[in-house]
Parts: sequence; structure tokens; C-alpha cells
Amino acid sequence: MPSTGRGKGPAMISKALEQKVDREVPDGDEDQAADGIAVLDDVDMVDAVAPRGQRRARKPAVKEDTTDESDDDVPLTKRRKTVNGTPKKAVKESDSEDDIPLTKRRTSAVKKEVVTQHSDSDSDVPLTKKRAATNKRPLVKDESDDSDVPIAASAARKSLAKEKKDIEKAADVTAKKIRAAEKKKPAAKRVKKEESEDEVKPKAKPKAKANGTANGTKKGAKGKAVKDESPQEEEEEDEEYKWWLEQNNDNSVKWTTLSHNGVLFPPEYEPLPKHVKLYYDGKPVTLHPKAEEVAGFFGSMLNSEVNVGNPIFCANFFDDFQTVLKETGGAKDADGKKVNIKDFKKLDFTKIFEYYEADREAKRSRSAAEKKAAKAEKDAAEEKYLTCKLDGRTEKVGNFRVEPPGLFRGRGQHPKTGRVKQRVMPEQVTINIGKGEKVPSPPPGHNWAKVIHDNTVTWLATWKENINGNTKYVMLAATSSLKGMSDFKKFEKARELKKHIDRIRKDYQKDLVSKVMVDRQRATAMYFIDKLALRAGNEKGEDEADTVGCCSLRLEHITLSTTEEPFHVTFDFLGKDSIRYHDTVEVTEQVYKNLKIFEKRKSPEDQLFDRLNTPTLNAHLRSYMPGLTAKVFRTYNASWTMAQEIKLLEADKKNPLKKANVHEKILAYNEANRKVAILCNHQRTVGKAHDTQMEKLEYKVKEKKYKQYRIKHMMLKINPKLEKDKSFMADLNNLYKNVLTEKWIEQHHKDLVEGEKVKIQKKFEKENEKLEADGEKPLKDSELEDRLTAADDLEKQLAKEFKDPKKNIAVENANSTIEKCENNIAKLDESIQAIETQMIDKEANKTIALGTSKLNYIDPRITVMFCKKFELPIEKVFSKTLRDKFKWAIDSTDENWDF
DNA sequence: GTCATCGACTCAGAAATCTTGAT
DNA sequence: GATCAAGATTTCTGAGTCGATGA
Repeated sequence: MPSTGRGKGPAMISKALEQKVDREVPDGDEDQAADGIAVLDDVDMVDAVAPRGQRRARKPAVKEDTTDESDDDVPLTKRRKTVNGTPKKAVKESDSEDDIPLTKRRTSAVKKEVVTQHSDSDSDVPLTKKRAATNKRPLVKDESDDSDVPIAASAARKSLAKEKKDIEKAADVTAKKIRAAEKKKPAAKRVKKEESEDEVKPKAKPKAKANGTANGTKKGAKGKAVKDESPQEEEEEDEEYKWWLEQNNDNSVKWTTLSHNGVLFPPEYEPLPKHVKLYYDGKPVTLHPKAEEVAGFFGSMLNSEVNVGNPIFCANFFDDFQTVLKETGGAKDADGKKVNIKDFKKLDFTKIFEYYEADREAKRSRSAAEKKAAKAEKDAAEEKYLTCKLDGRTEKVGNFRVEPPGLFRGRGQHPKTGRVKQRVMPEQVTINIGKGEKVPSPPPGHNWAKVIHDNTVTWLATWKENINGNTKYVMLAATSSLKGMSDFKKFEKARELKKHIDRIRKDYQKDLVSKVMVDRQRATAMYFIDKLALRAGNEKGEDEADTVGCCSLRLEHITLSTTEEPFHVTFDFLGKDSIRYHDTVEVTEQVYKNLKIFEKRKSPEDQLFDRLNTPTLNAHLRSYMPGLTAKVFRTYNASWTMAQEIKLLEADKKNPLKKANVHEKILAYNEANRKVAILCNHQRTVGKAHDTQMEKLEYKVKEKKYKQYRIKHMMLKINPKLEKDKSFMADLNNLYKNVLTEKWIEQHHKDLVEGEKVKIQKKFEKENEKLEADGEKPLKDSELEDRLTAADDLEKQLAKEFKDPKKNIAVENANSTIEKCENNIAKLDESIQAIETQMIDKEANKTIALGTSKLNYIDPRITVMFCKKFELPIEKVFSKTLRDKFKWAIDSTDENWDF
């Protein structure tokens, strides 16, 4: 694991160091340099240290003594912490300000800002340099080296960065407006509002239909999503608990009564049939069922290249497999002699894989009735676990199934990936249930680990997994009231940040030039968290994948630009789930300078922000707003971006979206959604079939263009004078030379003939099947041969056309006129356009996952507002589950709602 | 008082399953 | 209306965040 590199940099930033870095940084725009990036020579900012060496709040020297700096030379991890884990600064500020209404606190904050020379115009500088990325969703893949970086994402991120300038300006204006409005309110009311901010409930409209469409129409008539909403269910919905209409100010108590039926254990292991064996060194071996089960874990996933192709996965599996073998008496050959399994490469799981594949295939190919029966049986077994009673209400349980044993699939280079996840026994499971409620029975012959009655938590059952010692929980479904309330509070907190964002931004811009290293690092980190939506970046252990977030970035994860592209930083690191973040962004000159300073005296594997960690950062953020953490910025920026994108759509009076068709409305929504997904770096792996699917679409386009080409030739036959029409002939030649090459036409002709043959053959076979079923004689083979001559004729005709299209493409319909031909060409044009739009959309979504942002980051009320404003049925953008999850938003939001 | 560890929760992409639409 | 592939949705469980806890 790389060293933390903590405390390697100086505690204070000397003027000499600043000047040295100044000489090193590439020449930038003079105006920009003058724009609020001066070194604060006149304001001596220091880390004040308490007499006993305890860290003190950072204050201007004019107000506090400048003392020993030694503490700043001490790595963070070695430093003494602060009161109750909260740095003194936060404590001090909250001491002095916690009791003051936020609106009043703001006044003092503004006063502080006045003393600085800093201008906030830095925030107006676009994050990335303007790029000639005219097409937001390029169809052609960039030829750059970063083959696994989402190209579309990268290009779109650039355009998003340009928009961010306006988005931030709007945020600034909004924050000021909110505070101005609150200032006008009577003081008593203001205090009350701020105190209960977290508890404000969305207002439900009197007659809102919880699950209906946004515009009040009946739910969509198609699809399963709506099919399973029976009248009975609707009736139940009417009696449903609308928590958003009630006040509940107690955060610690999650429920009063709770009853449930426990958890569902996976079925016992079914040993393989006797003839299905693991092979070692070419010979079949017999294993104890326990070892066979483990071999089966690996054998059944041979097609999962991402796992079995990973040497760590294989090594860990083999290690655990050998342990199980030892414990169970090892492997034996056909004669019952012991086989020493010591070389992974000699293991052959093919037979096991084939067995499980055949099993999967058999399941897939069951008849509809069989599938239905199996599902009914499964549903019946699960029924009692599906719901629980919480405070007398029926609520859905989420993951009531105990995770089955298998191989741990750690993402990326997780050091434990491939290890055996053991079967969870009832003796490991703790049940949480209401006092006096009937405790669910453990499986026969077993006991629960414990039964507790803790109403301050939301889980129903828990156990520890054996790989990382992590706790697993059975919790309520996302559609439950508990999760809904929690979701609502999350978005309200993000909305609360809206009021403070301008001064937070001003403050960190100011701190970017602080003389105190820790402040300057924190400000730079905040800049990244705010502008790039980076995650906080907790410290990670040796036994986890090496992934980072903002605070844990190392020098090796950033590259500062050279003179050609001043003030650009390239980020290249693995984030959550080992998803690569690779992007070059433009930063302000001051941020660039800071990074240069932070790099001094460090190695690539050292921490960039060696004086910062997530608790310190979050403690600082809490000083602005109760409950503010780095994570809130992601929610805020995602929702704010979405809301601004929708405002842009609204502002487009030339092309009113309200009048557009449903498809265009969905596209517009997805386009905005995509911007949020790009901001949050939500990626997905490119589907295996993506390239072939794109090729198919491309072929379809060419096919249609070929049809146009033929029609144009027919037009020449109908009206030979067209040959003198320059524009007509140019179109025709262009189609031939630039779109349809000779080679392509030749191949297409072959495809057409082949297609015709297949069609004839299939029709023939089908007719024969029918005849046989009716007990009649099948058609003779000679009949098929006769019919196939039609394909031969087509082949001859196409060959002639290929040789001399002008002469041999004949008018197919005697009634054809120039006008009819033109109509046909226009129709083909429309169809081509539709396919091309589909291709652009498909390519744009190739590596970007829209779901995560829709599910977790975009305030659902923005979506509901969008649907109501532009008259789009909500089910077009929210699936059934999302409609259930966000019932509170659907029920309480109108078209004028604003984030 | 400090700080590593733990507990409880949210967020995340892959895989599994279901639905839709073209042929 | 049967079949099949593509697309949409749901499920699963690993990976984060962040506050609390206790040595």
C-alpha cells in the first residue's frame, strides 16, 4: 500500500515558496492572475496552537496570537484530535453561532469576506477549456490513448463544464434571494423554520393520486408495470400511510412496534450427479460434498471472464479450496486413492460448468406453464417474508433472503476477491423485533444468534460475513416509509445547502490563498468536491481495493499541464467500485499553483492533501450548516444541475417542449439526466453486443440510402431530363461515391439474394409442418427448388444492375411518378433520421449509466415538476418501483415546484 | 482526549429477469 | 400469435460515507 505521505509538506506557505512556484507555473492570462489570486501578504493567517499543543481554530492573526506552528508539521494521523472529534474551529464557530439563526450568522460571514481582497469571479471561470467538441455525443471514437475512458462522457463533461459557469451564477443569485426573503420574515418565524428544517414535510395536494400520471390521467395502459396494479392494490393505496403529511421530529426512534417473519435461507446444497466430476491432471476426482460445493462455485462461473480471468480471484479461490479439501479428507481418484491437488492450472472445471449451463438452459427452455408454476411455488415460499408490520402498517421488506454461499466478487483488484463466502447459519443471525412480538422461528434444529428489540435502528436482521467481517442487514424496501423519509431528508438537506453555497464558495476561494497549509489544502479539496463532484475519499485499509476519493488522492493520480495548456489538471484514478475517473479539467491559476505547492517534497505515492482527511473536512463543513458533509455536495450539484437544465428547456420559447411529442420529451429529460450522470461519473461497461448493434443500425441506414439510390435511378427513367438537373445528379453521385461504395453494394446484393433464399426455405418448411400436422403429404423437394429460382432471378437482375445501374435499374411500378418517388425518398429520409438519432442516443449511453443519478441524486420532485410542466406521463420516466419509492414526491409536487 | 474501529446506513454496477416490439 | 433479440426493470450484494464508540 502506498505511504500516506502525511505531514511532508510545510505547515505554512512562505512567500519564497509562493514565488518559487510562481516562476514554475506556465504563463497564464494576466487578467486571470489578477483576478483574486493574490497572495495574502498583509493578512497573516496561521494555525493557532493552544498552550498544551492542542490545535486551535484558524483565525486572522489580528484577532488571535500567532504561536507555535509545530503541530502543523505533525502528520494528521499523529496529531491530537479535538473535542469530541470536532476540530476546535468548528466547535468554536458553533459555540458562538449555533444559537444564532442562520440568516443572522450570514451577516457575520459576509463581514469576514469583506476583509479579504479576493474576488469570487474565479467561480465564473469554466472548468474546462473550450473544446471544439461541437457534437456533444460523438459517434466516432476518439483516437486517444485512454481506450477504456468513456469518450462520450469525456466530451459531454467538457460541455457540461461550460454550462456550469451559468449554473453556479444562478446558484449564487438563488442563495442571495433565499436569504433576502428569509430576512423579511419575522425573526421568530425564521428561527423556527431553521430549527425544524430537516423536519419540513412535503405538502400533499388534496386529491393527488399517489400512483397516477403526472398530468392526472389514468396510469398507462400498457406493460406489466401498470398491469399488476390491481383495483385492490389501488384501494390499499388509498389507505396508505402518507408520512409526508405528518410531523415526526424524533430522529432517534425509528419505530414503536415491529413484527416480521425473519429471513429466508438459501436452499441446501444439492450434490452433483455422480458422473459430473472435477478433473485434475486429466483425471476425474471425487470430492466431499462440501469441497464439491466450493468447486461448483468456481465451475459454474467459468464464463465470467472478469472473475475467472483475474489471477487474484483464482489464487484466492484455490487457497480456500485447498483448505476445504484438507478439512474434508481431500480428493480421491476412481480407485479411491488420494489425489494431491497442488496446481491450480491442472484443475479442469469444464464438466461442472457444462452441467450448470445445461441446468440454466433447461430452466430457460421450460414451457410457459412450467415457468408459471415454478414462479407460483417460489412466490408462495417467499410470501410471508415480503412484508412486515411497522407501527401497525404493512411495509415491504427489501432483501429478506440471506445471501447464499459463493465466491466473493470484489470489484477491481480487491485483494480478497475469489475467497469463499461461507453459508450463513441461523446461529449467526441476530433478529431485531418489537418487544412482545412473536419471534420468527429459526429453521428446525437451529437457533438465532440473538433476538433484540432496538427501535433506534431500521434493520430486521443482521449477520457478519466472513470475508471482510462486514455487517450485513435485512432492511425495509426502498418504497417503505422509513426509507422514503430518509430520502426526503437527504434532498431537503441538499436544498438547505442552496442557501449557503455562495458563501461556502467565496470562503474556499479565499482560503485557496491562505498561508496555512491545512486551510489551503482543504479549500483546494472543496473546490474539487464542488466543481467535479468528487467523493469525500475516506482512508482505506490494506485489505481493500486501492481506490480513492478527493481527500485520499495521491500525487500519482494527477498530472499538471505543461506550458501549452496552462492550468489544466489531468485526473486519473480509480474511484468507488474501481471505476476509473480520467479527465482533464481547467482549474484556476491559484488551484494550479496550490497543487504545485502540495507536490513539493513528495513522491508520487504520497497523499496530495497530506493535512486533510474526511472527518476534518466534514467538521469544517458542519460549521456552515448542521449536517453538511462532502456527500451533500454531490446531491446538491446533481439536483441543481438537473433543475437548471430543465429551466433551459423551459426558456426555449422557439421550440416549446410542451408541444413536442412524447419521444422528444423523454429525450430532453434523458439528455438532462445524462448531464448529471456525467457530472457524477456514473459509468457502465460497454455491452458485449454494442458494436454489432451499432453496425446493424449503420447497415439499416445504408440499406435505406441504397433504396433512395435506386429510386433516383428510376426517376431518371421516368424523366430523363433530370440528368441535366445538376443538384439531382450531384445527390445521386454523392450517394454512390460517398455513402454506398461499390464493395458495399456488391455485398448487399449478396445479402439480398441470401435473404430471399432463407425466406423461401422457411416458408416452405412452415408449410410442410402445417401439412404434416394436418396429416397431409408434405411438399416435394422439387417444389422448393422451383421456388428458389425466384432468388436466382433476383441474383441475375442485381448483377445486371451492378454492372450498369443507369441502364438496368428499372421502374418497379408502372404507376410510379416523379412525385411518388420524391415522397418515398422523403419517407426514407425520415426513417434514416430516426435511426441516426437512435444511434447518437445509443452511443451517448454506451458508457454512461443514467439510473444511479435518477435513483439517488436527482430530487424526484424535479422530475415530477418536469412531467407536470411539459405534460409527460410520469411512468415515461419513473418505472413502477421508482413511482412507489417517490410516491411522496409525486403526491406533493406541482408544476411550479423549484429545487 | 485521541484515534482506530465499528455500526448503520446510502450508493453502485453487474447480473438476472421481465417486457416490448419487430419479423 | 410465435419467436427472438433488444431494451427496460429489478435484484443482488459489494463499496462507499459518516457518526458513534470504546480502548
